[in-house]
Amino acid sequence: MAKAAGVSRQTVSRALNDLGEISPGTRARVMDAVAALGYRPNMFARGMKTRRSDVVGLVVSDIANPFYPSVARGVFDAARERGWNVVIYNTDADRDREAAALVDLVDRGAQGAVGFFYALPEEELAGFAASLPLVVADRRLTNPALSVVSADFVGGTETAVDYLVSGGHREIGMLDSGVGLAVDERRDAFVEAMARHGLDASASVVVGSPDLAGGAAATRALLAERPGTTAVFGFNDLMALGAVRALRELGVAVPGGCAVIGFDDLEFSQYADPPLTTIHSDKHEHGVLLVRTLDDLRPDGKGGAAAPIRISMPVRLVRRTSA
Amino acid sequence: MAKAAGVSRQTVSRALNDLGEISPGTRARVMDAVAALGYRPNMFARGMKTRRSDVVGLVVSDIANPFYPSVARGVFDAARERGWNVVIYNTDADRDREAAALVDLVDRGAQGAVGFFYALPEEELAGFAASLPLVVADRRLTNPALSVVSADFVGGTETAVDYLVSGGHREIGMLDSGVGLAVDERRDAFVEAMARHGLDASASVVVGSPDLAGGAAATRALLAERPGTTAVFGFNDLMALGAVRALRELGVAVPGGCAVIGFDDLEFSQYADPPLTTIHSDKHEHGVLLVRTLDDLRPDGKGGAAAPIRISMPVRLVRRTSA
DNA sequence: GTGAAAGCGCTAACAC
DNA sequence: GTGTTAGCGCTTTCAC
Repeated sequence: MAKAAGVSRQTVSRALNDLGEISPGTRARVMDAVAALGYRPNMFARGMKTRRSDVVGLVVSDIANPFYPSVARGVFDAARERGWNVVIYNTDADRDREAAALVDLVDRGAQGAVGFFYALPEEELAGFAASLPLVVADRRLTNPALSVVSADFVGGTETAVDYLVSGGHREIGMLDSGVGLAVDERRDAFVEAMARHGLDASASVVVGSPDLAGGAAATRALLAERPGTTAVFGFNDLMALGAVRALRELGVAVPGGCAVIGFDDLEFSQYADPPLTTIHSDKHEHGVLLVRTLDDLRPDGKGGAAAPIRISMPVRLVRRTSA
Repeated sequence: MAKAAGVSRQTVSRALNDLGEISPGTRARVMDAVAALGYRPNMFARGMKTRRSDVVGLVVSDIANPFYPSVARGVFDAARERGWNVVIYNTDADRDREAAALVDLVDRGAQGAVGFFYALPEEELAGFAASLPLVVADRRLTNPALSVVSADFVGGTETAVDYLVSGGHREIGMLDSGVGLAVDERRDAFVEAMARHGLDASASVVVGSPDLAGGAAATRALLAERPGTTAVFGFNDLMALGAVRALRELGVAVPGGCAVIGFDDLEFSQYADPPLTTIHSDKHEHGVLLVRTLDDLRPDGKGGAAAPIRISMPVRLVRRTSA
């Protein structure tokens, strides 16, 4: 026991946990002893009483998709400021795994959970939000118990479509992500943006996995069905890059024969051939905001049932040469 | 208590932990009750006795560097097979943070730690290996208490140099990573490989941060010092890509004016302009092997002091058009 | 094959 | 401002 070293017993506890009722001198003495003996409080015993641990959960569908590491970096940086460790859950957008991640996090007494949930229905998420602070990323939610931090996909989609249309394109296709059930949000944004220009794009949306291969496959499907397509808008940069690849294999030049525009602006996209025109979002800031929003949830007691926080992060067009 | 549901008390414990001394019937009844009541064992209480938790730690220097997520994906997949969660530590190659990660992991009673340690000296790593199963990635280590799974950097470097030399290059520069203290390993491999061709490259190695910007900066420095350079070998694909960018800004064509070759073969590298010639390694498998090696460490009791495991993963040249 | 008792190392509540 | 007591929910002996 550190008791032997200093003088007291769980005065140590008082010192370590910064409870007011302790004299500066005693506290200093304890801290010295702690440092000298290399004492480490047992996190299990502590958790047993407090039912909390200094951990925050980050839920993503595929850590190998470079989009997520970028926001993860923001989550790490923000977590570090708070003295939290971060446990990451890779769900592959599977409903059970998304749920399992959340269950584990409440078991752990985590400080909160943030992440991308593509499969869990809104009501279930709301249920979890009652057990721990939860902030959902990139999803349109209506349940008042849920807080969200999303890139402005609707605005970004409008920007992309406007840009393409202003470039003379009318036969524009969209490569949508086929994972989870959140699909419609983005598809709707696209169809809507097209409708503003008097264009009916409801039949020009084709889905695929949100990665390079999925983008390529979706592009082939799109062109087979609508050979007149002169521009494609990707759900993300990965799909857009896959489109470029597929287009070339089909013998169509980019952007000459068909323009391509992405979403996210991965660091790499500017190095692509051709450099990808895309909708930029600040991924690091997204991660930071996700955990910062956790702070705002806490004071209320539980999951912010009172006033859900809904943050929309601005995005902007980055013109390069693919469109 | 689940006791009320079933019949007994910590017969529940026996059932849950699969201890032999229990009748199949009782066990089934308990499991049913557990499922019905949605009972979740308290991990803190359990950890208090066992001093273990089903967690594995992954230590990386920068999760936003796309190399790490690729191996992380392998770590996740392997961890999932074992029912482990993974907590990731982002160290920025800082010695204290590398140590803090390991300290936290032993506090947590983690099943093990794997990762990239660039700053912690070998002896300190060995110290930690006595407290938990530890597998170090991509580093040449001599301490018998330490196990390692590394991509074959020496072999890959030879391959790259041989390839460049066979292409007629003699003035070859290397862009080395400036993080951590493991620098010399790779630099040495390069100088050595060059020496085999009778080339003295000791003055052609320039360091930078192991990312796009670092590669660009290092390249500018290299060319300023050795204008005759006709080929550069990057520590990783990121630096190589940065080199391509810098070269172009300097008005030198790639590979016409200067060839570039990378290391790792990130998924993106084939989409780069020009597609990057590089040394390929199986990053997913690297992650899988890292945690699999943890299994091999466990039986021995502690950190495998008896027989250190040293795995070298094969790499191969992928010819594209940058070199 | 199953129950009973002890104790892991903390923090909270209360006495001093 | 500091010491004492109790108990968090498990797993581990040890009886039976």
